[in-house]
Amino acid sequence: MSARARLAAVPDPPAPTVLYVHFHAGAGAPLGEETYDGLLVLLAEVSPVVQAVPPDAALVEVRGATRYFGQGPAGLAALVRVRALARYGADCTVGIAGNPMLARMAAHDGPPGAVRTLPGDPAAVAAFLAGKPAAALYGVGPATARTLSTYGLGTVGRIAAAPLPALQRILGPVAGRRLHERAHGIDPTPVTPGARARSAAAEHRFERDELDADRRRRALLALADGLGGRLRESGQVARGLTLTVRYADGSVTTRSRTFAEPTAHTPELTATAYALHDALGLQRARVRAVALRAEGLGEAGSAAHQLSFDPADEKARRIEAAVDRARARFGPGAVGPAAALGRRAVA
DNA sequence: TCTGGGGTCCTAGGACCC
DNA sequence: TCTGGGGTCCTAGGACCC
Repeated sequence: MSARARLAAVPDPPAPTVLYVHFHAGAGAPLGEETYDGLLVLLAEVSPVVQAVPPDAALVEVRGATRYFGQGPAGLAALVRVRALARYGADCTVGIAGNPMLARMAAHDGPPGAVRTLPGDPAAVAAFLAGKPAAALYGVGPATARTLSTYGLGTVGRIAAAPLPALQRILGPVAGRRLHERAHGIDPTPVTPGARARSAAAEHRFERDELDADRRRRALLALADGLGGRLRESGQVARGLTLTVRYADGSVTTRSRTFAEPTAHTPELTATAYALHDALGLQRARVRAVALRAEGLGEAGSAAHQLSFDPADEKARRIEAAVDRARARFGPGAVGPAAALGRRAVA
């Protein structure tokens, strides 16, 4: 057995070739969709393996690119920074590590506007993680951190030292195993280029707590219309719809329904939103916000379309298509459902 | 540093089917 | 006819991330 073959039996620590790039526009301003799209294109010039992390970040696997450019990951990160600044005036913070989780953590591990590399060897990874609070670990939020602290597991080092079965007893089999892996710096998720969103949502917040069912339905109509437009523009259909109602005391109720067939049409979305809302029977409820989420998104082309023989249906879809074209030309606010505007605006 | 809007994923129970 | 196990789908809710 050759030395090389023996070494292969122990998995190599992944080389630090994953970049987590977090862009910032000047003065804490939001990045803007067009700028963000341009920055993603810029990253794609460096490596084809780019995964968008909206609204202002991305993961990049540069293993192949280092050979092509004859530069290490840090050199490529520097190249990205220079180009982003030159073209968009956007600075960025970059973390470089062997997997997405560690790259994220490296990016967040200091002031913005820097490139930080975490070497791939296990000792360096363990040293990086050991002293960090549990909540610094990806996937550990306030609730989980609180639970862990009651078992004396306040740092990543202590979690890493805890036996797997103990973590599984505390958090359940799946979450326990994942925490165990993450505490050891293991994150098997790949950088997935071109990943599309699985859901799309929109929320309407009322100026005052809303008791009027009609005004809530008008808000739902506007949300369904906007959501439908977004889906059709991106060539997607949804399998179902979820309504979330947020009340004055901060509590929420969710109700969801699966469509008979996947759809992106405003009338179907609206009817389902109304049905979900009306089924809640919110007499005298103080509603602070309503939100709709289109779930189970898929390509519109792959959806079996049941032919409709209802001429009214056909007409509604032609109108919808015309509205979509008008919005594409004149902007999203150009045309809206009249009922969503309220009575005065319609007159 | 905080907030909030838009996302992801998981769990768990019930329905339904084989 | 009854029982039961195992999938899968649906629904509601919770936790978390950027």
